[in-house]
Amino acid sequence: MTLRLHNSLTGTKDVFEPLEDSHVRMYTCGPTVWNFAHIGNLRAFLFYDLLRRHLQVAGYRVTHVMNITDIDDRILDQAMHAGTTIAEYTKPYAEAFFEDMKMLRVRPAEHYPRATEHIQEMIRMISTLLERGNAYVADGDVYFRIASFPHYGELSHLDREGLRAGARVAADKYDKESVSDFALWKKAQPGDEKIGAAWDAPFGKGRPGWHIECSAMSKRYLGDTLDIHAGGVDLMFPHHENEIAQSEAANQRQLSRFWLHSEHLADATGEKMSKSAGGFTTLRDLIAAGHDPLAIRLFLIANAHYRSRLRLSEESLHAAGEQVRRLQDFARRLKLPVAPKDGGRLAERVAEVRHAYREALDDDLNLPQGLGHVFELLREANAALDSGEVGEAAARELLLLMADVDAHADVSAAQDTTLAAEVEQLIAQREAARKARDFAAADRIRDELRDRGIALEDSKEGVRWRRVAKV
RNA sequence: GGCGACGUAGCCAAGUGGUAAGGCAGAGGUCUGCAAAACCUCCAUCCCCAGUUCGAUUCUGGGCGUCGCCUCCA
Repeated sequence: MTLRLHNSLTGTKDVFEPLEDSHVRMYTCGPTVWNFAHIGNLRAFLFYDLLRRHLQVAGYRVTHVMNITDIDDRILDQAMHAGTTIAEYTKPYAEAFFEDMKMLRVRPAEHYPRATEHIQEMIRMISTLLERGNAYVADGDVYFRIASFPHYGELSHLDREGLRAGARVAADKYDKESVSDFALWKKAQPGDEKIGAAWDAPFGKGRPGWHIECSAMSKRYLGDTLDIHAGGVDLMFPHHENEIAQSEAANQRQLSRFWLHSEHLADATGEKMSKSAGGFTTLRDLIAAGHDPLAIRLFLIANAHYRSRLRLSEESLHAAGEQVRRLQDFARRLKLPVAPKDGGRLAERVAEVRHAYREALDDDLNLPQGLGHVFELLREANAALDSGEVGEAAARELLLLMADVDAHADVSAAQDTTLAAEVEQLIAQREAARKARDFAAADRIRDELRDRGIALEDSKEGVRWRRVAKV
């Protein structure tokens, strides 16, 4: 089993091996907590989760660091308007982020460093860059001197000429040597201190630029060279390019061996969802609209490969919801008593599918393909269950397969097993009515439960129920 | 203008130089008191044109279309 990952640095799928045996150090760009995360943001975070989970499946210990950006221009503006401090302003959004992660069953990272708690590390790195001549002070701001870093642009494959042609005119506001030089430190403006957004530094009171936090915090928690750095495609330039320039100029070491980028989520019109363009959807919106968080989870990680654009639609969310239901129903069937012995060669087939599933995931995390194999087998296995041909050996293999799937998808584990006593009573009443062949009464009870969001299914093994969307 | 990606059934989507996984939706059927679930059957020649090849959806070139990045951005 060889894990291959698409590396933006080389533009190809490369065999992944960590620097340190069996231990992966991974840094992923987290949320800027100036607002609720929209589900395009969440797609990226779920991509990190898929990556992390698969690295663990592949046998690695993972140290995952995900930053919380709690200072940037938008936060400053908002806090200023709200008449509060940036710490107070960002608090509820940071909390909402963790709630979202929990609802979507994202496995927590080892560290969630916040930018405002690592100002000293940033100041140290900026000082190093100044000493080395990679940075300069201009009117209280500190800029990175791109001319001092010949490799600039190699990740995003943008050359200096292209940058110059595309650069917006910023010279009116800043006193930079070159228009593409970027800020490491921004001089404090009136009012910044009052909202808790100004820090003392050898080069003057101010606040960090956007990019330096990732360089400083990844070094602090993971060292000079990471195995993997991941983010959304829109971060490739300038953010990741700038991180590379800062870190490699300061540390004289490669920042990351693998760079992974996830594609955008598009809205219903097919265009990238973005906060500034207005009209974005949050997890809360989708849940309020009746979507199961697990359906949203599966949609985001499995409806399309992570490097393909994904379009948000009711239909796709519904399809994902049906897939979740099928996986859950199947997992539940497996818990029932099995047949005395196996018929056919199902156990072998399951072993084949387990292998194919693993290979798909090893091939740059191709979960959509892996699940394709699984659903194909699900049909065969359900048929075998229907005809009582699933014995212990096949059932054992099937449970292993479902565990394989849950290692990534994590949607099939039965949830919500407690029923209110009243509902249990209604089910019992209906059973009594059915025995007495009073089907009118039985159907009345079933309809009533359906209205309350509980669907009943009569099977050979007894009555099953599950939660469904209320009508 | 520069760089790049994509275009597969009603919708979503995987994929390969040798006649297209899977899911949703739809139609018919088995089972069921009825339903639901499950299962069975049906439903595509892969944007267009040219080229390479014994053979291309898969490679090359051109065209059309959609989208992304070019310092707010997951």
